[in-house]
Parts: sequence; structure tokens; C-alpha cells
Amino acid sequence: MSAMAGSKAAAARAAELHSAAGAALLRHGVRYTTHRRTLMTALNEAGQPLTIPQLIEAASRVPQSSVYRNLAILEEAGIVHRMPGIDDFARYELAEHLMGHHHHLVCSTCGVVEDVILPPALESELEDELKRIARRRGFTLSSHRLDLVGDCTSCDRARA
Amino acid sequence: MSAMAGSKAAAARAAELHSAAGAALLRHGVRYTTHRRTLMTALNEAGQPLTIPQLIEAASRVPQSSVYRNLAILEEAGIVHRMPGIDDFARYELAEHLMGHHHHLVCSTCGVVEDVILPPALESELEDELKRIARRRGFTLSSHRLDLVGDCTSCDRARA
DNA sequence: AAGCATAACGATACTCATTCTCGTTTCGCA
DNA sequence: TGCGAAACGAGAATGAGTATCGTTATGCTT
Repeated sequence: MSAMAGSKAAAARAAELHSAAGAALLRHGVRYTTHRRTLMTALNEAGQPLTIPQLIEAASRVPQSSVYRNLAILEEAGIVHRMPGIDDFARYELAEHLMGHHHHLVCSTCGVVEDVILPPALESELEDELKRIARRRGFTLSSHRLDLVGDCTSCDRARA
Repeated sequence: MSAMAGSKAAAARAAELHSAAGAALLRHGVRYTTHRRTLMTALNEAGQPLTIPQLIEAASRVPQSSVYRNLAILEEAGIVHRMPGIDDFARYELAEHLMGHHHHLVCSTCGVVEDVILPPALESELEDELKRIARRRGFTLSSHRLDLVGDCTSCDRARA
């Protein structure tokens, strides 16, 4: 029953996601096509940032060139976030206003990425300080990014 | 006089830097050649992370293929740190144990990067929490990375 | 409900940062 | 002075990501 409730909740969240996505794309004057919906669904269900190869695998009916093109459009519309810089593959996840603010735990050996949230008190303390620092330097702060870099259990074990 | 004292201090720091670098490379069984010394000097004097093109400009006697090869070696020896993921250029800076721990303020428009340090109390609070989170997830934490993303004064102004 | 303007598609060619190759040069040591 | 190993550096190769362009699907108007 909790599983059923869980899947119901997930379905509700998915519906919200799609309507928010459709609205955002409409605002940008582009359509919410089947491919775009497929990509959004894949990102939503993965629960972690995905590389292009992973996304091609997860959305197997969407050809590579369409994956690239549509991710760029979804990012332009502000509903998907591109995060380069872990290994040599960029990763994509749903935008913060769809996911909630969070950070990443990254395995420097195998590249796996997990989402992390900071205790709210620390997060807001951090945000306040970052705002202060940015203001002092004349920067207009739009966001921040915090990665925890280390080794996951299996890579740790494998290190003979 | 304060300028003279400053340059003396800088010279002393540079000497320390080179001896630490030489030792680290020796430990790795490779030589501290002229090119490698030139690159370390350029990174030290820049005071901010540099891209390959910037580094080629700053170390004009070192050809491109040597810049790439030697940076890889310096990174392998743990005295230089590679940071990909701001724009499409990786950036390099001296390793933490040579520079001190710090974070980055990044202009999302022009890509300029400045170094930032957090108030020590907040930094250590943050580190403790990150360690706790990593442990709970079975990760062996080796470092963290915090980027402040925004727009610098001139890019802000240019935004018509 | 047929035509039409426009958006999206997708196979393929291309770009360009980075890596690899390999013959040459330099270094450290005997 | 010679010798083996390390470093060099110009050019070729790699590969993630982008641009092209003819084709296909969509939605709007009459």
C-alpha cells in the first residue's frame, strides 16, 4: 500500500513536471514534443544527473542528434541544467525549481554522481555568506555549486 | 619599502614553491625541467586559475604539446590541480597544499575566475558536515569544490 | 478538410580542445 | 666521452559536442 501510495505520488509529481515543462516551453515559443517529454521523463526517473550516453540508453527512441538539440532547448527554457566538469561527459538534471536545491557527491574514480542536501541551517548560513562575498567583489550572484569529491564504496574496495 | 618587502616575500615563496615542486616530482621519478618550472612560475604569479591559451601566452617559450604533457605530469605529481567545467576550457592552478584551501567566484558570462576564501568558522563547519554526509553514504571524502556563479561587474553592465 | 507556413527531426559533416605518436634532443650518470 | 632513459615538440588522431540541410510533422487559417 505504501508502494502504491508512492507510485501515485510519483505520478502526480510527473504530471506537475510535464505541465510546468509545457508552460516553460510555451513561454519560449517552442513545443513540448514527444522527444522532449521523453527526455524530461528520463531525467525525472533517474533521480541523478545523467550523461548523454546514459540518456540515449534511457530514451532509446530519441536519436543522438535530437538528444543534444533538445537538451539545449530544454536548458534554454530553464527546465534542465547542464553540469560539465566531472569527467569528460557533461551531465544533465532537472532544473533546481523542479528538483529542489541540492548538491552532489561525486566518485572521482568511476564518476558516479549522487544528490545530496545540506542541513537547512547550514545551507542558509552558507548562502548568506556567499551573497556577502559576491557583493563585496561586485558580482551578481545567481547560484552556487558544491561538489563532494571522493571514492564510492566499490571503487574504494577495488583499489587493490 | 613595503613593495620591496612584498617582493622579497614573494621571492621567498617562489623558492619554497620550486623546492616543494622539485621534491614532489623527484618522488614521482621525474625531473623538474625548465618547462615545468616555467609553468609553475606562471601559475604562481597569475594568482588565479589559467586556461591553456592563457598559459601558452604566459609561458610563451613552451610549445602547446609540452604545455599539455607537462601539466598532466604536474597534476599526476599532485602539485597542480585541473579544474574543468566553467566554459569549454579546463583551467589549472597550483595544488591546495601549495596555495591554501579556497573556492572560486566565476562569471558565467565571460568565464573569469577569482579565488575566494570562506570565513574559517564557516569553512570548518562545512567540512565537518560534508565529512559526516560522505561517511553516511559510504564515500571516502577527499576534497570538495564550491563555486559561486554569477556575473562580474563589467558583464553586468554590458547586459543592455 | 486541404493547404501552407513553420517547427522539429535526424543523418551526416564538421569543429576544436585534448591526447597520442614517434623521431629527435637533452639529461644524468658512469 | 658514451649510453640509456627521460623529455621534447610538430603533427596526426580522437571524440564530445555543434552545425547543416533536406525531410517530416504540427497547428493554423480559410
